[in-house]
Amino acid sequence: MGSSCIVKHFQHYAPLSVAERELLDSLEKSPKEYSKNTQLWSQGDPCEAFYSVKKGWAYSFRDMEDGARQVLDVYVPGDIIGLRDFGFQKRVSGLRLLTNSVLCAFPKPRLTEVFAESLLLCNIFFMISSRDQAILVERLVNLGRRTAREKVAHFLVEMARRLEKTNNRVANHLHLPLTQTLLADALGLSVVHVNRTFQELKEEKLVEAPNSGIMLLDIEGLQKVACFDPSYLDEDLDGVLKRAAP
Amino acid sequence: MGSSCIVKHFQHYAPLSVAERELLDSLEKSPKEYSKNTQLWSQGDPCEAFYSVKKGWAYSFRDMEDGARQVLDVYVPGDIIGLRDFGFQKRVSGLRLLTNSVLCAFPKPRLTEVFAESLLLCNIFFMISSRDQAILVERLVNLGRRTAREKVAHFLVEMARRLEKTNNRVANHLHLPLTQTLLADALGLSVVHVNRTFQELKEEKLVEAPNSGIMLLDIEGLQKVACFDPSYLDEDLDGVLKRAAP
DNA sequence: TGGCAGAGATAACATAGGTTGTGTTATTAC
DNA sequence: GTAATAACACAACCTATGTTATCTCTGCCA
Repeated sequence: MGSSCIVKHFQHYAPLSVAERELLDSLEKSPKEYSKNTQLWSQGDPCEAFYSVKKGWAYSFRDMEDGARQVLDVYVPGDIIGLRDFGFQKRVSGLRLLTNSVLCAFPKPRLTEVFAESLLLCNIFFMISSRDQAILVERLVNLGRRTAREKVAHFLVEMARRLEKTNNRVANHLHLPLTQTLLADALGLSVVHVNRTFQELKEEKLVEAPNSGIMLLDIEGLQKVACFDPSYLDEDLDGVLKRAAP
Repeated sequence: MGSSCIVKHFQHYAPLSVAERELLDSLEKSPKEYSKNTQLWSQGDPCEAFYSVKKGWAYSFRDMEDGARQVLDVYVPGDIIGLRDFGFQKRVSGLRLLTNSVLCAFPKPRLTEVFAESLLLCNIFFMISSRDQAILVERLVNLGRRTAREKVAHFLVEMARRLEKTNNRVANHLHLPLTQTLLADALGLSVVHVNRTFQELKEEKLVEAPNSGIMLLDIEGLQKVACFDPSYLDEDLDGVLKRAAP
């Protein structure tokens, strides 16, 4: 496939004009491979570029003084990484790869140029940023007001649903390259307790632990456990289109 | 003062051209008064407008099935409310006023028009959205990885620092119109435990409970308790200006 | 003038989740 | 093939925080 990963990402969002495609293509010099566990940047590093994920998984996090770590969000193919730092000189959070990945980088000033050249892309980027916020909000609710059982189930279902959107297919059976430690750090729990909870879900045939990663066996079941309401993942693409490209 | 509250807000961010001022002025028909506890919208309501806060305090929240509530963010004068919902048809969270307030509304489609007409304002709005995200991130860390004592202290210091920015003056002594119930809902704690924690901080002369609201007596002291790092509130206005209006 | 609602304070008791520690595998590195 | 490491499992015990239940105080408004 000749088209860049950013173009691919946005095709999914909207029909792009030739000019807009070229604009997006120009954003990336070339996709680059990175291996598992490489840390793209740390909190406090200067913020110079954004990335789009062509292949692989990543996560953003914050390290605490006492060595604890809070995972903020997990990124899957099609996501854009680093937008959070747009308004800052320094990165607000660190970023690491969960698997071997292919990413496309584009420098920060380019984004402003894109805003200047295409109102549609500008609005789409704003929409993505607002979706990122909605995901953070949901994570906040998860941390503040749910039990460990619900937290774990909710997080897993969110990942499943987000993958469905970018893969464009639904399955009730799904493998995620996550560790229990990552879950713990994302959900504000201890690994031990995540493990306890996981055993519970395992006995109920909702999940499974293959040699590596986590296997979801019954996403609808998990959804029930979590009282999962997917509306926070439903962007209003049509509305944005109507306003930006009438 | 003749100038609209949005203009006032952005003056603080950047020197605006006459055209840009007029553009912002056009965003609002007129400031409007609302009384304490009115609920501007609920989660799921159609998202039609954004607001800027001219006077008073507000907060956004999510209600849970079981009656619990998670407060997501608190807004003070100068803040813009609702940007979070830009990419959605329905509101992601509810909004209520904490005090009698004066707000300025502007309809959603107008924002896209502003993007089209001023690259600088577009970038500033993007910066605000990214700052909102940074605040959510910090709240996430707070919920996931801090003790009740740290949570309360951190939240209070954040409010103090944010007020300083919009008030343009520093004090080591500050009154906030917050209730302990609101703190509890914002921090994922029970009111009882917030109260316990509050007593502790009171004995250490860090805070005080006047007839209504909360009085901060020693912000620096609280800052130490919370290991508060204010960098997540330092937007890079200069960078944005350089990129958007060179 | 009373009484009701919201906010705060406090006590007694209950529990979800944390901590520490010890094994077991599976994977990678030499 | 063995050492080292990372992930997972599970047991025993501990504690921060939740729950329930009073009591007070203030403000409000009928």
